[in-house]
Amino acid sequence: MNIGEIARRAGVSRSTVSYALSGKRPVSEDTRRKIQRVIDELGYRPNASARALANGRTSTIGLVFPPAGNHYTGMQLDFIGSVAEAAAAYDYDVLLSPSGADSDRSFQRLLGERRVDGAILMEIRLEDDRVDHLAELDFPSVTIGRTARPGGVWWVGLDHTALVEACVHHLADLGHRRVAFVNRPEQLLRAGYESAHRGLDGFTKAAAERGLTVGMYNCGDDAASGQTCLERILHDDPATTALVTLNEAALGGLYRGLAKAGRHVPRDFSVTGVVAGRWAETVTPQLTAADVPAEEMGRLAVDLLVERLDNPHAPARHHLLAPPISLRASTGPVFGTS
Amino acid sequence: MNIGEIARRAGVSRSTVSYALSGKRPVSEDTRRKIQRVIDELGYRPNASARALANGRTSTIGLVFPPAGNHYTGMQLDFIGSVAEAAAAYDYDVLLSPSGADSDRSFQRLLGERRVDGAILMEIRLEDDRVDHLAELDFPSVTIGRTARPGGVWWVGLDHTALVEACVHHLADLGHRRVAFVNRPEQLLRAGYESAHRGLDGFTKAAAERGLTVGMYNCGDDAASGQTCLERILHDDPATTALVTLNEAALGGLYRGLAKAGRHVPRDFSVTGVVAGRWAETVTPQLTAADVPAEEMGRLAVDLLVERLDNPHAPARHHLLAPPISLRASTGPVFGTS
DNA sequence: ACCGGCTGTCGAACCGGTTCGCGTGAAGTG
DNA sequence: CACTTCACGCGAACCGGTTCGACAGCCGGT
Repeated sequence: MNIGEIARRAGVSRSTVSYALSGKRPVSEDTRRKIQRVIDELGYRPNASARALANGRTSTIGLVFPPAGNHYTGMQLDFIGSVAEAAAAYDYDVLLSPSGADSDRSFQRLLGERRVDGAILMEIRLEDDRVDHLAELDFPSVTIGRTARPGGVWWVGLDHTALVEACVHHLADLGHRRVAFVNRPEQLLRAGYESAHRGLDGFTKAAAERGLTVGMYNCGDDAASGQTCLERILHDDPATTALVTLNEAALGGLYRGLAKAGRHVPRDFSVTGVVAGRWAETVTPQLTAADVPAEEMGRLAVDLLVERLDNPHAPARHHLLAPPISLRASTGPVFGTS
Repeated sequence: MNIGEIARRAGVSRSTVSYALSGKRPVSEDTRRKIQRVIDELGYRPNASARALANGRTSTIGLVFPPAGNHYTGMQLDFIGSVAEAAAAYDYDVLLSPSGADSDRSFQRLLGERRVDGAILMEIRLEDDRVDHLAELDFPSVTIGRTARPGGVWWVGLDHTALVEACVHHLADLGHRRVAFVNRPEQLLRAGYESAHRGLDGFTKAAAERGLTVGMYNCGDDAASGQTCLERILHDDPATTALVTLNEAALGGLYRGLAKAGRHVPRDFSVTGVVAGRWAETVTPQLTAADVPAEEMGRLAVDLLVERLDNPHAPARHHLLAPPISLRASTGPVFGTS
């Protein structure tokens, strides 16, 4: 069931079959039909490896995400899903590559062995050797997130700084004066994860602007850590009346900690942050938050990558998203304020 | 940077380079070193497409999951993550294919174009044309979930029937007599999704055995639907004191509905079901549930597939998992019972 | 000195497509 | 009727690996 067999049965040469299929040269209506009939009968489909070898394109894009030995957050996984579907719409397949560094075996496979035409990188760090490496090679890629100096790189990112600032201003407007910040795990912050750093910057800046008293915390990506973290917050400053979080996975634990401490949300305590909309609606009361548009970001990343693949010399493009805060039910005025 | 270039620079033939790399024929220590040095200098890696074409293996496995136009549940996404990592450990890449039917373009690409050596299928239906098709072709594949007649198929599955039965018995033991069942959306039930059907069977059977009064509900995969569903349950039979759910995504909404109705969990109302452990620990009170071992299942599926690929004529194998119920905090005796 | 076997290497064929240059027969033109 | 033009199809080369058969050179044995 290869192209030679089709050619033989249709009584034409291999090249004619190829042209009939690709349309890159005219083929008479007559022979085209003859060929098509044989193909339909045998259910022939051209071998992807052979095609890739011949024309140098695999029609596959790589999706590089960090190996999670730990577990995945809902956001990461939403990206994967949306990238796969957006790519399918462009007739690209998606190859998963769990690699954190450019020296990973998995990463080397993608690039060195030319398994993919381009790549989408997730979980970007401010200084990211994978991104630098790809830029150096001029390898078509798009990052979800941006490094410290994203010039010349194609990316789609979230303006964590602005989003967290908006959260802080929202709380300050409601009268909150003592506010805690619940960040991702310290290990990720130290590794230089973009969202953790930019979010922290936004928090620091806005809190200073509004003259707030703050506490800053790193919190593990799970419910138990969230609960522990909340206990620490109230222990350090029992007068805290609100928190901002980037940590989706800890959210349930934070709520639990508040309930255990007898703080009613939003009457006694306000909670907000940057979280995927789906999760914000899961907790009770529903979370007032800047909703991470994970699906849109995945789609945009694919759009950009395809554009770059079609047009290798186009100048770098990017999308910086800053969705508005969705007012739900987890924030309110400080007790005693009107 | 191809094998010919390496050969030229090392002063040997292309076949010698190939043998030096694969070890399939002896090569003198001397020339091996010469070749290795050139390879290291140039950072050469053999082209995956060429290799796949020559030896007929792509070192890639396909992961087929339904296109989610709707959104993904936490479980599905956990599978994807764990499959990718387990595959990497075996030096396989994972190709994502969002397809629901064997006629999907995406599905045809995987098989017809020989992009993968084998496939793992998720979200199995009791009658599943994809599975039938693969079995007919004797294409190496493993399903996560099992069809109505899984003989001859390789699979790893969850014993939903037994798990839901265990949940019902747990509730009955606590004295509950009026129990509701919250299933996945009706659309999925009608499509024949395995978990929805087998779970329902288990519920029906166990409830009959214990002489319980039951209500059965289909519920959308999101928090809002969960809340609505709970309102319906209490409207239909206000004396209901417990529910069993398969619907992870609705869980937050069910809890919210209970809170709105003034039912305290677990004092006035018990909740249990089949849910990934991570989610069970997110809600407050933490859910007593049969924890879906999504990571383990993904890993086992890859193990089976690799075994099948290494050994094409081995008889079909499978793993049926039935994790015990984890007692947490969402169930308790009926009010008035001791 | 001759033969057999072993080791290490080479050349050629092959995997299944794509693409380029050329030939052929029919149609169009003066 | 000879001459260009064009549409159509063919063969060969190529993409970058793998693998098979052959063979050269060296060894030890008789």
